[in-house]
Amino acid sequence: MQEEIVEGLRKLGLTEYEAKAYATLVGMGEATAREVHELCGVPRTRIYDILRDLGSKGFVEFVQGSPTYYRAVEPDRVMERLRDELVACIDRSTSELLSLNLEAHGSSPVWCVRSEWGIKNRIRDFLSKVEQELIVFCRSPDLLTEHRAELKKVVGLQIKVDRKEKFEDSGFEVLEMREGSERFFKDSIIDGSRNSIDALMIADGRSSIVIGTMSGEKLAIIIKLPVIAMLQKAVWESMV
Amino acid sequence: MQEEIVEGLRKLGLTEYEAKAYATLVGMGEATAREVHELCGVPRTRIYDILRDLGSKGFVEFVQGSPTYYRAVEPDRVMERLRDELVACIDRSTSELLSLNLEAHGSSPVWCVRSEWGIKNRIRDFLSKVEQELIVFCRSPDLLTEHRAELKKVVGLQIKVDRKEKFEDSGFEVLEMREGSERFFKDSIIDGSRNSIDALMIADGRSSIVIGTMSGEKLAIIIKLPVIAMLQKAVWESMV
DNA sequence: TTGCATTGTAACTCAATTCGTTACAACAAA
DNA sequence: TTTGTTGTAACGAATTGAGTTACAATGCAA
Repeated sequence: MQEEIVEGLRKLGLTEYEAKAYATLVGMGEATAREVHELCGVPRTRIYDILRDLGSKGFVEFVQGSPTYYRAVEPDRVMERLRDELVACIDRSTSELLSLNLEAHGSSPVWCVRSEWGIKNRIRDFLSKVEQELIVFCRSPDLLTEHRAELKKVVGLQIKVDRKEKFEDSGFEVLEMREGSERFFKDSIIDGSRNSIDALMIADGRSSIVIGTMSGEKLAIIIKLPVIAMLQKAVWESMV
Repeated sequence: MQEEIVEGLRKLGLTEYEAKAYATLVGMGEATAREVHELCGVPRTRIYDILRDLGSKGFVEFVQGSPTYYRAVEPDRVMERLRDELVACIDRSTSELLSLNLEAHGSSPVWCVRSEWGIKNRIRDFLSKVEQELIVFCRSPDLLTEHRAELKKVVGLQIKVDRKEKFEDSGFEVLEMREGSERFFKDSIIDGSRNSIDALMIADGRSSIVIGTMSGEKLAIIIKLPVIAMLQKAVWESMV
């Protein structure tokens, strides 16, 4: 029994038993409840209701008899329907949400983002709004390669790094920080939790974004106060 | 609080509280935890972990403070990501399942289908395989309108119905059954459960499909035995 | 027919998740 | 000091799915 298939089907709304039974049945073509049970490990006394549920959900067909025979509906068809249903649901939700979404976005000048995806999303957004000048500090080339396309579009791009060697293959021109500047960025303990900064970007001297780990959680902080951006820029310039 | 939005978001993997909080936050733009709680009805003492979860899932951003402020990530972006993830999952599952699917399909000549969608799927399949002749009996025009496109493609199409009036607007030419023939199809009680037949189709005198309700459940039976199809055809012809 | 294994149903326990509530610590304002 | 707000932690109830037990019904072989 392939663990991945079961995992995939569970994400799409089946239970573990349903996923196992369906995947097994796809592989067997035609089978009795007992045969499915023996191959997929679902308890025999439960396989009957599971197969019945799968029937009601349109995943399997059957011939009544003694024993009753079952077979899977063609997986491409089933999956196609599933996709149509989910996409329809997403489209509906999107338009419903957008119709609620009256308020303009971004009155507060400081925002934090916690999720991995959310951070990427914000960085994309941030980079797309750079007009003239972008200053980047980072300690690993990951950020650069991850957002290569957006970064290449920026005209006034300056990148400073802690050690140049790490960035040789990145395809970007980088400057190395002055000796001693790393104290601004090295890991620090605040209130007993370890914080480390992975990257800092300043756009047009107006807004900035700090990406790092605080108390073990990845976090990005977006600051749109020119004052702060200017301060950060001053620190920055002292570093070369 | 719109019930539909919450329902939609739940289908997409959020819990009730998460869905309510997110939808509310989309409508509010920027708000404190308390404000979200007051508008969406999630208990105040729970709103904090809910918003934190939403943060980790990439649905909301926040500014720490007293009070902490929250706002929803743009719904179109969030939904787009969700769609990409689900579609990727479906595509992966489809190819994994198809790689298991060695067995040819359809050695047993009789199959039952329980789900609404499964029935439609089988009818489509059934109609697509008609070569010369298709005989249809039905008692409501729904089936005809539902599969209008496929039916129009069939050359040797004959439709018989119980009462012609019902089918005037269907766009199909129909014949009316002889008086007394309805006894073959009228609701009957077998083993204490009420069975009724909505439709019967016979393709090329080879295979047939019966659609009806048995013990309160919609059910289709596909039979690929020429004998049975012939018998059904004989009954059929006696009806005009 | 009797005995026995298989088929199928129904109910239960257990564990995880989510809902909804309670208690309380930290803090700020009056 | 009192009061109210913010935020955390934990608990009990309800629901769901996983895994088990008991048993009736069916078919089969001696």
